[in-house]
Amino acid sequence: MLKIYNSLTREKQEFVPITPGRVRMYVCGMTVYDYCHLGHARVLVVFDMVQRWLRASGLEVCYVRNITDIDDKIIKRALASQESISELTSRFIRFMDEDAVALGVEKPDHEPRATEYIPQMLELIGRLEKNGLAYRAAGGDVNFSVRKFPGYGKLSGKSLDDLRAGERVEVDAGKEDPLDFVLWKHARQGEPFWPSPWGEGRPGWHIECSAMSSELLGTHFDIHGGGQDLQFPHHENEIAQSEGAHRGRFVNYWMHNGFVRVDDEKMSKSLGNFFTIREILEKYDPEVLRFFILRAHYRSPLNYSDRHLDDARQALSRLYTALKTVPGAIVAIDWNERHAQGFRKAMDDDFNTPEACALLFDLAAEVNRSHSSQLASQLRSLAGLLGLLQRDPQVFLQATPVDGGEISAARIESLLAERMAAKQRRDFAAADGIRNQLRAAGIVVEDGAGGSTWRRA
RNA sequence: GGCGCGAUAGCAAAGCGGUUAUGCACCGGAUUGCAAAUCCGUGUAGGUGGGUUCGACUCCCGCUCGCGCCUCCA
Repeated sequence: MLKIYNSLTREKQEFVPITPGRVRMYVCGMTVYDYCHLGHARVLVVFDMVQRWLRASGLEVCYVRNITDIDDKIIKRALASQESISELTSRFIRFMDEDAVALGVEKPDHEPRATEYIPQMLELIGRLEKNGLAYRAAGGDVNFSVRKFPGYGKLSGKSLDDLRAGERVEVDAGKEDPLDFVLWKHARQGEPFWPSPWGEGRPGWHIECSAMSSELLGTHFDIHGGGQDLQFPHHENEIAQSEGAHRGRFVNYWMHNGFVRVDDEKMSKSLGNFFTIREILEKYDPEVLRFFILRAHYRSPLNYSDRHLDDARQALSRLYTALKTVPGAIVAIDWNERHAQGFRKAMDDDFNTPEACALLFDLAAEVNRSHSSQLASQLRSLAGLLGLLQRDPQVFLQATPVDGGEISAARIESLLAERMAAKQRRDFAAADGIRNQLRAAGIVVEDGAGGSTWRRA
C-alpha cells in the first residue's frame, strides 16, 4: 500500500486515488528562458520516478507537466537577444527536451504551454470575479483578493497576518492587500498581449497552472508536485484560484521535492550558483546524474559537488559490473523474491529510493556470488523501474567521455592484443608495462577467465 | 521578526525502541604471474544537555549549529 507525504497535511498518508485505479498528476515544469539547471533536473527525475512507480503499481496514470512560455523574464530575454518570444521559448523547450531524454525522463502524457490556454485562464478569472474574489485594480490589472478566500495559507502554514508582518517587498499601488496577486496584467508598451474582458493584457503566472490543470485533469485531481520553493506563494495561490473559482476541493496530495544545494546553499538562478544540466553532462554520464538524484530521498536536500558525482559513478559501476559478469534480461519482475519485496516496500513508503537502491546493491552482491541469471534479470528489471541499468554494461563502463578521452577504443583493443601476446610468452614485464600505460590513460584492465576486458576508471 | 526543516561514521545516505542498512574510501584475507574485478572479514556512527523506558541513533523537552520559505525561483 502506497504512502505519500502530503505537504498539505504534513504527514505520510495512504494514497487513495479519486477514481479507483487511475491517477491524475500535475507537476509545475519549467519557465523556458534559459538552460535547465540541476534543480530542474531533480524535478524532472523525481516526478518521472513517481510516475513510473505509480504505473508499476498497476495504476493508470495521466501525468501533466506544464511549460511556462510567457512571463516577465521571457519577455526580457527575448528583447535582449533580439528574437521573438516564440523563437526563444521553442529553442529552450528543445534544449529541455534534450536534457530530459538524456536523463531517461519519460515524456509526460501532456505538456501544455501556457500561451495555448489563454481562453481557459480568462474563463477562470471570470469565475473568480463573479465569485467576488477578483477585482480590477486602479492600474488596470486584475488581482486576486487573498483576504476573501478563507483558508489562504493552509498549504504553506502561513497566516495572512504573519505574512503581512513580514512584508518587506515594495507593494504595487493598485493592490487592496499587499499579498494580493495579479491574475491578469494589463498590456504594456512593447509586450505581447491578448484581448480580454478586462482589456488587453497577459496572464499572471499563478493562473496559468490553475487553468492548465483543470482543463487537462479536471477541477479535482490526485497529485500536484513541484519544487519546494513553489509551495509559497505559487501553490498556495493555485489553491486559492482553483478552489475559489470552482468552489470545491482542488488537489488531494501535494508533493514537494527538496532543493539542490551547492556548498550548503540553495542552487538558484537568483543566487547565480547554478550548474546547468548540460554542463554536468560534459563531465558525467547522464545515468550517473540520474542515479545521483535518486540515491537521495526526494524530500531531502541534495548537495552537489564533483566529488559526490564521482562517488555516484563508482557506485553505479558496481551495479553494471555485476551485470557485465552475469548478463540480465529485462523480464517480468518476480515480486515474491526477497529483494523485490524490499524494493516495493521501500518505494511504497513515500518513494524511498535510497532504500530501494540499497536493495539493488544487495541484489548485485547476490548476483556476484551466485552467478544466477535469474537474479541478474531481476536486478536489471527492478532498476528499470527507476530508469537505471537499462544499457549494455560494457557501453556504460567503456563510455567515451565528451572530451574524447586520452585514448581511443581501437587503440585500447590493439594494446590489449599486444599485452595478451606478451602474457602468452610469459613476458610479464611487457604485459605490465602496457597495463600501466593504459592505466595512465584512465583505462583499467581486468583479466578474466575468458580474456581481458577494460573499462574507464 | 513569523513559519518550517534538518543534525547519522573519512565522505554520501536510509531504516529502525533491543538483532549487518547501502555505496564510495580505508584495513586484513581469499583469488590473481602481479593487478583489477569479485568474494569473505574487521574497524570507524548518530550535535549537545536532560527526560521517558528493562533498554534510545530511534520517543519527549531544552540548548547549539545549519538550511529553507515569508520576493521571481524546481
